[in-house]
Amino acid sequence: MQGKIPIVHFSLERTLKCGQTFRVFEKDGWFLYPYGNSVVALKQNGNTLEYKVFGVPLSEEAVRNLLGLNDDIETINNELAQRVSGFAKVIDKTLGIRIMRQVPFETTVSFMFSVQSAIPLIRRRLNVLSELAGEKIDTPFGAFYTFPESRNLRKLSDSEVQSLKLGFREKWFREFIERYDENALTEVSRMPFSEKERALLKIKGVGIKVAHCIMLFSMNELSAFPVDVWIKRGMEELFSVKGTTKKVTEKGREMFGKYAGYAQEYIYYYIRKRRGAEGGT
DNA sequence: TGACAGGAAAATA
DNA sequence: TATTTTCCTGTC
Repeated sequence: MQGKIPIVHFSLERTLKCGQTFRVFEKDGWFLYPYGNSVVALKQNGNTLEYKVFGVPLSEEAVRNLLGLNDDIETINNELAQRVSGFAKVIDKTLGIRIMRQVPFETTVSFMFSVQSAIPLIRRRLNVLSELAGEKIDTPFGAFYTFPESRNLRKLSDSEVQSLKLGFREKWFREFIERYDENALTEVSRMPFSEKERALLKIKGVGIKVAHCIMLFSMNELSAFPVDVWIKRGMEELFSVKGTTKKVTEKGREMFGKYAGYAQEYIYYYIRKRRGAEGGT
């Protein structure tokens, strides 16, 4: 299962490395991304995106949707540049980033694990988890593991859970897999914005930042605006906006409107690149 | 080795 | 309701 997709205004590398996803691997010039019960191999050559799917087949449309290729990026960028003066220069330096449409259950666990943690540590925890309870998929690029299903997460032994080194997050994770499954998160993803936010905030270990990450990266809410330390730095440096996470979240959504999530990714990438953090290219 | 990085929840004012 | 404190693992 493979194909080529013509693309414009798209950077595969920036999209996969801007912090919205953790489990992406690089091999032989390809990016490998476990997605549901598939592994997607992706490679960009200029205006062509080449893909191969292993495990459960995916349509070209599914691959496009996953990578945000159905978003009308010119309209989005014009809207953002028009609403906020001075933002065009940020867009210029971050061109090609798309918001992915990931799996809600996996995204929730991923960002719960991300609390007070740096990206390499988050990635390690998720990879250990997938190797412990995910399905192995063999590809010509090597073997990769799918993100585990909730019923398999519940079978993990205490020592296996402890091997994730979750620290104070461990009790959140245990409670989460006890009380929630894929269907529960799919239900949430069908709610309108405010109800989604409220439902997500009920999950222990999910605060306002994580809730907005889940909505933006896996629940099709392009107006969500996750605020972490990098966004706080960026919003202060670029727009002199400062305050609590809640205040900056509200201000960002108000400033940028229905595509605030795209603005957030641009700011995140822009600031991290400037500070030389991991993930900037 | 001690300072620092990184959000949510509980405690406190 | 707003602010402070506590919680863990890992890097430098």
